[in-house]
Amino acid sequence: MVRTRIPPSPTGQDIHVGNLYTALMNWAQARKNNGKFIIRIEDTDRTRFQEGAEEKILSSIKAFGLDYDEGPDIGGPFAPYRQSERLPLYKKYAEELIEKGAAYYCFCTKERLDEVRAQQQKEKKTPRYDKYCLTHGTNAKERIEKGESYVVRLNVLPDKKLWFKDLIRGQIIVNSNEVDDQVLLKSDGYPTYHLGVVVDDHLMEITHIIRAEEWISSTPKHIILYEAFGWEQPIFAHMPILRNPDKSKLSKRKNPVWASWYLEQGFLPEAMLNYLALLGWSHPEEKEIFSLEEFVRLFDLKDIKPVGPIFDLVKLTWMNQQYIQNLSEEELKTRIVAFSKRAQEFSDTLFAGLLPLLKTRMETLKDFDTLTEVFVAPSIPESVTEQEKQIAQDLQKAFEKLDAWEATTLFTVMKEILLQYKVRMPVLYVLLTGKPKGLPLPETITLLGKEKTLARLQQLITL
RNA sequence: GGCCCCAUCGUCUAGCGGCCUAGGACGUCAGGUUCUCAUCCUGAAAAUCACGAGUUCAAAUCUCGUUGGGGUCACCA
Repeated sequence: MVRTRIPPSPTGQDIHVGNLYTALMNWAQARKNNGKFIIRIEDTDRTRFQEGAEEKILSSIKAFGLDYDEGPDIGGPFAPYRQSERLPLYKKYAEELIEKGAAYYCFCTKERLDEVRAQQQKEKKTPRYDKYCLTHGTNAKERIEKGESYVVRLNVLPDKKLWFKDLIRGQIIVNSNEVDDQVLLKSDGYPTYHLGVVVDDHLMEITHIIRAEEWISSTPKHIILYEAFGWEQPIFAHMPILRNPDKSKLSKRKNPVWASWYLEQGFLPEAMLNYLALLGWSHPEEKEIFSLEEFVRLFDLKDIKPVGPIFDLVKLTWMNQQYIQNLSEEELKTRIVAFSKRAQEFSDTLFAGLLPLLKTRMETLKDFDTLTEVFVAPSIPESVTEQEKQIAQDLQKAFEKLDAWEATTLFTVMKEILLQYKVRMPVLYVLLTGKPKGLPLPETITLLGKEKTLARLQQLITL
């Protein structure tokens, strides 16, 4: 049974797109193999903890359609799925490690740690804990009973060859001399990421660890833990890191990074996932647009390229446009109504006329409001030229005479005027809609109605 | 800086020893359709496959080195 997971930490305002990306891959891996996709909240950093972040993260994941089988809000056979509710577990395993000699208590103060680090940096050495408490720690139990603050550190043995297999990058080997005696259990009793993931991934029977590349360098620590516990290693796959245009790690300073931002901007979740799927992976037939279902069927972790791709808003926008265009009119309407407050004021008949015009012109759902401004809050030019005034008058006259208020006849009328005055279409656009371009004019004023159109022209004439 | 990862058009990528004088997509430019704007269609420019050695009859594809980029070095995840 394939079991994958994502471990979001509630320290930001929402899930990061980079995490949405790895979430997609974890989800796909589970779905492809009829496995389970799990969400485990890693809320062990109490200083960066943010109220409400967990709810936001979960709702975003749901909004993108990545359904999960086990998680903090729905439970599951390995509950609880929130690390803060599993504290005794980590303590127990930390103690087991100490008994085995794979970890030790450390009472060093922040001051001493800083000092040691500064000294090492001065000597141009990589900062490492100097194992002071391992070599000087004789009466740890007593000191703890006296109430002294302590942490538990990983005891890394020197000159060991540490290695693991990565599905995307092959074998990765590191010498244990490169690994620091990481803190596993913090003085507040919470585990660090390293203890937390290893214990929970094992306990929750996770088979594939699909996470971002930035974790490669700490994987050797996890390998030491798996070995110390005598646990079987899961399969690792380190996804490429999404980047800013300057190739640095995707960050909020240089890019919108919160998943819900994209939804708020009117991107469709399926377009976003399709775009994300194409980063580091490509369709065997080089198709660009494909369903999630198709992705799940064709996707294979082994095909992921290790290169960190730049997140390109322009291509995402194109993809979104394609998705909008491929939506049925009914579906498009549903999406628009859910997205735009203004849309609720539109009648069914108006919508029916608008939808086909909108389809090829909307890049995001946000465009609905700007494209339909004429129907709600048309802007009147501050002034018009004499010629424009005359055009308005002619239009008024011609329109008034019309019995049938429909696009083709309106267009005939407008064409005559265009010819007569030797002007181009945008002139009429500004007059009739207040904007130099927009949805097709005859259709627009058909939908606007005779009354409103004539009223507007009258307004222009009297300017 | 140490360690680790990576390297094909501006961007996302195809390519897994001969089919490559390198294909597709986005973007850009030009043209067509057209009532503006779009859509749609056609075409063009765009990568000496980072560089240098080697292996081979043959290398974008394999090996090594160089350079460049990225990640990581916390009681954060």
